[in-house]
Amino acid sequence: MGHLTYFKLTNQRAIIMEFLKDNINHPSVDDVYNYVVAKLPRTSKKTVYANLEFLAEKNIIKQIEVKGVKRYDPNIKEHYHLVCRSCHRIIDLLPTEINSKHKIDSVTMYGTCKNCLKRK
Amino acid sequence: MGHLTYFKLTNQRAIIMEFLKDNINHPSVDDVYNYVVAKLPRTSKKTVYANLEFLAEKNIIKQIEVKGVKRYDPNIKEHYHLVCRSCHRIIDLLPTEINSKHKIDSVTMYGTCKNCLKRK
DNA sequence: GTTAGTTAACAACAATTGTTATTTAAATCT
DNA sequence: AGATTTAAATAACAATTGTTGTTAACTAAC
Repeated sequence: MGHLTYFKLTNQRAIIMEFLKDNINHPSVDDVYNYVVAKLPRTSKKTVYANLEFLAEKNIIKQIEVKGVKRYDPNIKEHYHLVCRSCHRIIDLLPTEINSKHKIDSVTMYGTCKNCLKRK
Repeated sequence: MGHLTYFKLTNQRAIIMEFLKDNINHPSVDDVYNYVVAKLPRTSKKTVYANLEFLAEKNIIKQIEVKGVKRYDPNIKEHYHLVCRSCHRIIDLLPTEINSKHKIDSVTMYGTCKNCLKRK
């Protein structure tokens, strides 16, 4: 009876992690689900949600949100995302590339504001 | 019979615009709806959606999206938004303020990528 | 073998979009 | 000016989509 929390490497989880590894397409839950269900047909979508949330919480992947849809990125190094309104791709941008030739019309950042930082 | 499109200043639309004017709270559709329905009780939520979309399309307001929920900003001057994960406020940041004392963990930009710009 | 973590199979929810008949603001015609 | 016309806008739904909640059954690791 371990007192430390651990996590189990279930088949579903292994497949999800395999799919995400080196995936630069910022897949949605459905993208992941479609891949998993092809290999393990009885997988439920809730399981995929749970695993992606779990992995994001453990900082193994990053969760982003594009047009109300959650997407996941195995690249946890600092970088920005540009969502193209024309081709709908999600393009990774390094902080140094912020002044590239793309046309930006909206920037949303997530984090902790300085007021809340102070309060801790 | 006018050949140019025009737009009608309906009661609903006037109330919505009045609510948005100088509103710095980035209200959601529900925020707007609650205000409108208090003054015009039979207003449907679809009308609010339609008007906010209309105003955003005409560049009278800006639409942003936070955690899957649309929000609206009457300030159309260039500025960024910081969503605080702790106090949940949406804080306006001028481009010059980007290196302020907030802790940023995610940046998403919307726009048109350079490839799509070229193609036009 | 035991147990805590995980899963499947639902139901439920919240935000948004679709449909269509009715209403209305504004342009045009007296 | 007031009446007529018409395209835009609205109300009242239904429907859809992405997501979360519940619980009993299952399973990987101890």
